[in-house]
Amino acid sequence: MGQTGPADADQPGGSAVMRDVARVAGVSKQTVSRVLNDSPAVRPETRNRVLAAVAELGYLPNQAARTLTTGQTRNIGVIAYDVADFGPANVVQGIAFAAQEVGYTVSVAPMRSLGHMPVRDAATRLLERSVDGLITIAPHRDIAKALLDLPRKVPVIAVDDSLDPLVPVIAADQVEGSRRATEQLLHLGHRTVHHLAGPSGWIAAEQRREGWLAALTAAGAPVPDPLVGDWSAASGYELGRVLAVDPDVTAVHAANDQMAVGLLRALYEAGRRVPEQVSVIGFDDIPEAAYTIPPLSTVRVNFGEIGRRCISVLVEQLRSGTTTARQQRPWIPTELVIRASTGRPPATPAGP
Amino acid sequence: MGQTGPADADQPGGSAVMRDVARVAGVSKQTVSRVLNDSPAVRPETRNRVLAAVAELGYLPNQAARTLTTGQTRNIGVIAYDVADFGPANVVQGIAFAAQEVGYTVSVAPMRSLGHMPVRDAATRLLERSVDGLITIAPHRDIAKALLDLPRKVPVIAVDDSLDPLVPVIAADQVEGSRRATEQLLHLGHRTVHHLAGPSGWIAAEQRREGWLAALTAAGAPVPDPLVGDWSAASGYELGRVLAVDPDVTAVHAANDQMAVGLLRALYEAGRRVPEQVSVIGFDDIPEAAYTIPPLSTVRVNFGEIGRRCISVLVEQLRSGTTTARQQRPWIPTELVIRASTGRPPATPAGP
DNA sequence: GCACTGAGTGGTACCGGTAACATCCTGGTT
DNA sequence: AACCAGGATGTTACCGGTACCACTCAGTGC
Repeated sequence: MGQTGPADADQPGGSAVMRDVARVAGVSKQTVSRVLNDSPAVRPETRNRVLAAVAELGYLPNQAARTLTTGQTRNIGVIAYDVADFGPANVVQGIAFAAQEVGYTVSVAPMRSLGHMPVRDAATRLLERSVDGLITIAPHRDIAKALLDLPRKVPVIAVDDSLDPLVPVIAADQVEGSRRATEQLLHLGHRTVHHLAGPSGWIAAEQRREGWLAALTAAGAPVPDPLVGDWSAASGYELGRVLAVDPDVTAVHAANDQMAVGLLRALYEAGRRVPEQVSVIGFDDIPEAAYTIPPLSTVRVNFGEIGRRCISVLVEQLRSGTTTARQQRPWIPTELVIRASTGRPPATPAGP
Repeated sequence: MGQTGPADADQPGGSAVMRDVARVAGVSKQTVSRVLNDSPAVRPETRNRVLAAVAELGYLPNQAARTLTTGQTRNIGVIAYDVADFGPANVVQGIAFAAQEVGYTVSVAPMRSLGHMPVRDAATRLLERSVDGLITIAPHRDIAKALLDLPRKVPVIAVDDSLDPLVPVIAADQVEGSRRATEQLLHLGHRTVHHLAGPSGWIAAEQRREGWLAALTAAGAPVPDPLVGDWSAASGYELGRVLAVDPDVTAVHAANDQMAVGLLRALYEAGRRVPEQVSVIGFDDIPEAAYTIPPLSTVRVNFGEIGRRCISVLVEQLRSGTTTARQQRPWIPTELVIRASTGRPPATPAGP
């Protein structure tokens, strides 16, 4: 009190409470409360007096007090593994925008590692804060597993995957995305398509690999062993050096754009031209993908939409009170973006 | 009540309150409170009884109630413009990690646009939530300006810049970073260095430009007009096409890596080899920078450290109660990362 | 043996809102 | 004129913690 500096010499910005507003407006606390909650049962003139007092005092309602009585925090918790990464970051941004539109705030609890404990810790921290709902960005099986037995007292939505049938999932249709990417390469005439896969345990890695495999199988194409990276450009580069020396490789589908970036450089250094000798297609459509050498064909994921969808499903659950799990198809469609890194195979193996 | 599903049939995860714990442990509410707050004035045996009851009931303290009496939320608000972008995303992640280590949670309020209103709105939303402190990621003058007159009743920390002398700033030493990047190119023998600048009004753009200018001036090198982009690879590409046709251009410092990526492709398409004919150096060190063609020299910014520093300064302010603004040097050092995109100039203009 | 200390515990008021109910006041009916 | 409906407002009791003070009961010094 009076410690904060010169700013609270006059009231505004200080700690006016509802009682103060009531006094200034000449009404009761309860009437102030009604005005702030848009109750219709207030005379317009009274309402104006109250609003004037609110403005004069710079009054801001105390959310903690409101939460204590209503049991509603209007706050949503987000548990995420790598919030700085392109995908998760955009999902979180989508969540935050959508949340703020419906009057919710967002608390973010990042995890340092993939274990059981970090997930539980993050969830517990958020639940103590009394969030109304929880969104888990669980790109890895271990996370999804850990979410099964968290002290759940609020609705939960999972991005990418959940192992609990009661928890709705929102995710991009990654199987379909990789299937179409692979198909595209086969249509161009490639005998088969190699795969630069994501690390094991990651939902995205599994689904993209599954889509790739499905396309090959459907076309009756040979299925080469996928090379497993760790999502990084560095791993894409290292594995790319292996692929580059194999003359059978004419088309590669990388499980994400970063690995594709590393792959492009490995091919370049090995003197294998893209797309004339080798076609490459990535996944995600990171901003740089349009400006690699050559511009990278890829599968665009609408991460923002995933975030928005999470909020809309979650607030629907909060409003209805029911857990209407897994009704509608949760898959957000992806979009095949063809740039310059894909083309017809060199006219060596098969000819008319 | 009893609506949430089968999960609260047994108590755990349900809504046990402190009174329940007290009853089970055979003590008073107050003693439970003491145990949970690590008060030394509790007999070990009593403490264990209480902790057992807590575990048995799956009790989680209600943060709203605690906040109401203590006035402390242990929650920190972050106002940010483009949370999905590489820099801000990593700052936010650094903030979140550091915050959780000292027992704080983080609420994120993103802004859709740069105006005055969005900033005030975001701040107001957070202040209603009763945050103990506010961190603003204000990369643009307009944002810094808008922060001047927000209803401030908590300590504020600004990343990049603030116009209020009472608000401490945490930022990377971008002037120095660009100065050294430019110096490096001059040392290699380039007559001068061109600049691909960021858009006007952005603090980072101004500081990086300033560092570039300082290096040229100090070396007595001619100062070409900088080309102004918008941070995107697309703008780097467009402006790069202009630079590519100018035979005088032998070295370019781009204000960020994304523009540098676009520039690299423009140079490649124009047949100007990097670094044999043109040297390029970026800024930020995005993960892809090490795998462009050729690998991009750049200035590494430790965004995570910026976030951590924000928290340490903020919690220090919260603990001391004083606003010890701008004591220590707030600049986080950057690191020059030399890869393959920089080299000696072609031996055309000047000879020994 | 008595006052005294201090550790351990309990009782009560209160934080700032909202829910539920009580009360007041107006205008229209009969 | 008395009555009543219902709109506008006030009163009171909580929500679930913590601060503050009161109390009990050993062990200590005289």
